[in-house]
Amino acid sequence: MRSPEELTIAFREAGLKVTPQHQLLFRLLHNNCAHPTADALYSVATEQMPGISLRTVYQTLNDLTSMGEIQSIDVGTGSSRFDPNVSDHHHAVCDECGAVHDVYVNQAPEMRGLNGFAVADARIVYRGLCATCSELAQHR
Amino acid sequence: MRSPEELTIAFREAGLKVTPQHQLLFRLLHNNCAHPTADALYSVATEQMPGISLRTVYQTLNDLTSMGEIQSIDVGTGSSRFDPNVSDHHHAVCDECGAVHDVYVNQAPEMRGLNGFAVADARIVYRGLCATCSELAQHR
DNA sequence: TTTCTAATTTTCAATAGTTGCTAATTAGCA
DNA sequence: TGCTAATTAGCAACTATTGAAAATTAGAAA
Repeated sequence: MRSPEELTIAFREAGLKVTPQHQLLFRLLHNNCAHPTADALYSVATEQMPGISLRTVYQTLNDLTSMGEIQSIDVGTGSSRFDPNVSDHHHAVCDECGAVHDVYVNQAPEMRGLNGFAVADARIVYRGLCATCSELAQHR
Repeated sequence: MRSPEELTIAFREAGLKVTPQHQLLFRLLHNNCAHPTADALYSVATEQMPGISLRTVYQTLNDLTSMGEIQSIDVGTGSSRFDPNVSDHHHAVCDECGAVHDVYVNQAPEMRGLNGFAVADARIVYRGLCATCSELAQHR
């Protein structure tokens, strides 16, 4: 996604208002590679702005998603996660600690067994153990 | 998954009872490539066995999943879908009609950009338009 | 066949995640 | 400075799923 400053301009251009809540979320998402859930963002946001509502967090995330500034991803952990990295990439989820990482592939594999399906997008979710958790597993 | 007859034996061997509800669900799932949700199965089951509860459907699906007879898949459509095909395969979801199809790849691509992650599994979800829906889209 | 008991079913409450609604507030243009 | 449409907060509602508990039942044993 673009910087908080650029988003401020983009929001106004789109006829949206730039509220303190919006700006806080712009900052919390910028360069955030933790793939936070709405609730995780709400927790952090509340520290800096007590009283901000979870509803507003969802609303803003939805707005940013439909503007294409962030993407909503579902890696099967129950709730949606939000990713400011909108480049063409995939995800690796640690089964132990739940961390989600951005990963890349040279090219998504061609699918077989279905004729006439017009593929628009392919998303890959890798599961396994992250470096830290597989280290820990070794020492047991 | 195995046939209803084989599952009947497998259930008894596992110390589980084979109820009419179980048997109905065995039949409804066998050779079912529609990737139904629990609720979809519940609807069909209700026609043949009025009074069966949604809770029982969930319970039985969970039992079958932990026995490895079916797998639970999440293609981002809100609810879990159940797939009696437990071979190594992937899925293609039509953005128009929502249909989910089984697809295969020669091999999952190697992921880049993350060192030390021990991959146990890779799942690919293709999105786009199925043959039928892309046909319809042509004629407009 | 009858008895017994643990597994199962049903019902209903509860939970998590997310969205809908509405009154009150506010950004930002005129 | 005023105005108005956008936004916020708060809460109800909704969907998907699970927990709990009482009633029922499969199926082994007598």
